[in-house]
Amino acid sequence: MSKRQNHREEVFVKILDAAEVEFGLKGYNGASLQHIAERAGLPKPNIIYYFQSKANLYKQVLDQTLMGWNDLFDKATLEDDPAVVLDSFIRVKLKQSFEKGGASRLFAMEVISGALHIGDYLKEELRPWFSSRVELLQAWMDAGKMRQCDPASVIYMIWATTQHYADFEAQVLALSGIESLGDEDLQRIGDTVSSIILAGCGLTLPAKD
Amino acid sequence: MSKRQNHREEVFVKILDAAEVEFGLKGYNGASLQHIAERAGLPKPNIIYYFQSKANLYKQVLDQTLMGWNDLFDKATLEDDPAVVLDSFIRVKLKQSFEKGGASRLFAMEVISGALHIGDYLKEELRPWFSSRVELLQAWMDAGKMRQCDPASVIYMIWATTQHYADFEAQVLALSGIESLGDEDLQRIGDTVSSIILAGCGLTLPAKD
DNA sequence: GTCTATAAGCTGATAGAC
DNA sequence: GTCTATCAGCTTATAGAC
Repeated sequence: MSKRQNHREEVFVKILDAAEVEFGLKGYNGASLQHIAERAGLPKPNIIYYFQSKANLYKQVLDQTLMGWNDLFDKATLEDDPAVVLDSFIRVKLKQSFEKGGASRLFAMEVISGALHIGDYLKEELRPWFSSRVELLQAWMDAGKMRQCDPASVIYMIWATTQHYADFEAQVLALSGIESLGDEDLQRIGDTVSSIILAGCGLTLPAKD
Repeated sequence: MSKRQNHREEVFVKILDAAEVEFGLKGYNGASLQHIAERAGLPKPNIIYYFQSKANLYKQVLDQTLMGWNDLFDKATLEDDPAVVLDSFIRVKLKQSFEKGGASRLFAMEVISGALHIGDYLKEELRPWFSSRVELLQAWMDAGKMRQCDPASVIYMIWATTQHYADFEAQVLALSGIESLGDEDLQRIGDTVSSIILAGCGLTLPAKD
C-alpha cells in the first residue's frame, strides 16, 4: 500500500462523502458537480477524473449507501421470538436513521423520483429479502405467535416510521422547535414506536432479568 | 365572470396541474419550465407570463398542495372517542396518499431538501396545529382514554406510514410486483395500519350496529 | 394576450499546459 | 496526477413582433 494509493483513497472518500450530502439534499438533477467539488475542496474536473461521469458518481454513492441496511431482521427464523426480533429491528433502523441521515435522504430522493437508477437493486436484491421476511411474519402469525394482519404493511410501517426522522428531519425539528435530535429523543421515540407496533401485533417483550 | 376570465382560470389550473406533476417527479431543480410547458400543452414563455418566475410557480403549487391537509383530526376534542378519531384520521390520510400521490411526493421532496420554501408554513401554520393535537393526545392519555406514550411520535407514525404508499410508491410496486395499487389494497392496508396503531395505543373501535 | 427569437448564465464534460 | 481554460448544450427569463 503506497503513499500514492493512500492519497487516491482519501480523495475518493472525500468526493463520495460530499456527493452523498449534495445528492441527498437536492436529488440527482439538483446536485451539481460544481457544488460537490466545492464541498470536497477540489477543482471540478477532478471529480470527473476520478469518477468519469456524474451518473457513475451517483451510482457509486448509491451502491455504498445500499450495502448492509437490513443486517439484523435478516437472520431471524420461525423459532425466534418475533417480539425480540421486531423490537431490535425497529431500534437498529431508528439508530441508522439518526446516524446516517444523509444516506437515508439520498435513498428517499431516488425512490420518490421513480427509482430509475436502482430498479435492479429493488428487483434482484431487496425484493427476495422482502418476500422472505413477509413469509416469516406470516409463519409467525400462522403459528399463533402474533396477531393475524398484513405482513407487508407491518414492514412498510417500520421502515416508514424509522426513516421519517431522517428524511423529514427539517419538519420534525421545525415542529418540535429544537435544533437537533439527541440520544434522549432516540430512546423516547424508540420506546414509543416499538411499544405501539409490538402491542399492535399482539406481542410482548420477555421480562428482563 | 367573462369568457376571458374563464380562459385565464383554465390556463392557470392547467399550468398548476402540470407543474405539480413535474415538481413532484423531479423536485425543484430537476423540473424545467420546458417540460412543464409541454405537459400543459403551451409555449414556454406563457408559463412566465402567468407566473412571473419558476420560483413563484413552485411556491403557488406548494400553497395549493398544503391547503386542507388535516381537515379531520382538526376538530376533535377531549370528549371525542380517540379510537374513532384516529381510525378516521389514518384512513383519510391513506386515501389522500393514494389519490394525491403527486402532491405528497412534491411535499416530501421539499422537506427532504431542507424545507427552504415552506419554513413559514411549518412554523406559523403546521406547528400550532401539531402542538394542539399533541396536547389533545396527552389529555386523552391523562384521562385514561388511551395508553401513555409519546404523543408526537404517534402523529409522526401515522403521517409516515400513510404517506409511505405515495412517496415510496416505486419501491412498494417493485416489491409487490404489481403495477398499481387498487381499492382492495387501500382497504387491506387501512385495516392493518389502523388496527396496529389503535391496539398499540390501547384503543378499541366501538362495535358497529 | 400569445408566441418567436434570443439573451445571459450555469451545466456536464473535455483538451491540454504543467 | 492536477488544474486552467473552454466547449456545446440546456436552463430561466426577456424583448418585441403579431
